[in-house]
Amino acid sequence: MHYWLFKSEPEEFSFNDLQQAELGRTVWDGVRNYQARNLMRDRMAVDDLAFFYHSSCKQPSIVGICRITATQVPDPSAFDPQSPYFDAKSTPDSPRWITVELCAEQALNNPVPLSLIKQQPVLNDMVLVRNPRLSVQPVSQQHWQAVLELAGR
DNA sequence: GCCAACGTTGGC
DNA sequence: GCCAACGTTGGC
Repeated sequence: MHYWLFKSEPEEFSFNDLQQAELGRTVWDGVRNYQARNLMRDRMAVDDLAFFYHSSCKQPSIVGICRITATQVPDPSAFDPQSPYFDAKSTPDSPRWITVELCAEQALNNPVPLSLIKQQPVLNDMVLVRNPRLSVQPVSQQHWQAVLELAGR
């Protein structure tokens, strides 16, 4: 069992959008970073839990919890010439971009802002603090629990 | 809007 | 394979 963090700009795709999605699930498409892809492809398992983080907004925050519902999913957007994420080098026979499907588990009653995370010495070595640009991140169990406590659970 | 950090590209 | 140049990300 591992913990993760997915970043998204709420204007593009918010946690609420995930909750509203069909079956509350979505294929996490559009990731075009190898570090992030490798985590999804090589490390994630069904039923792993993940934080959902809103970036590039007024108060960047962890806003919800989601769960991995499927792994080893070829990213369909890479095959779509109309998609901004199209990649001619990724084919159905040899997909370059492998992702996961995830579902909304629950929204946090008290979202945890990045500014608060940065005030916690225990959380100073979260990837979110160290490398905020990585769009899919591992979260240690210790960090997972510390964030949940900040969220009031 | 600024700017630092990071990732990717491409010439050599 | 190195590294400079460039583009992107994302907090502030």
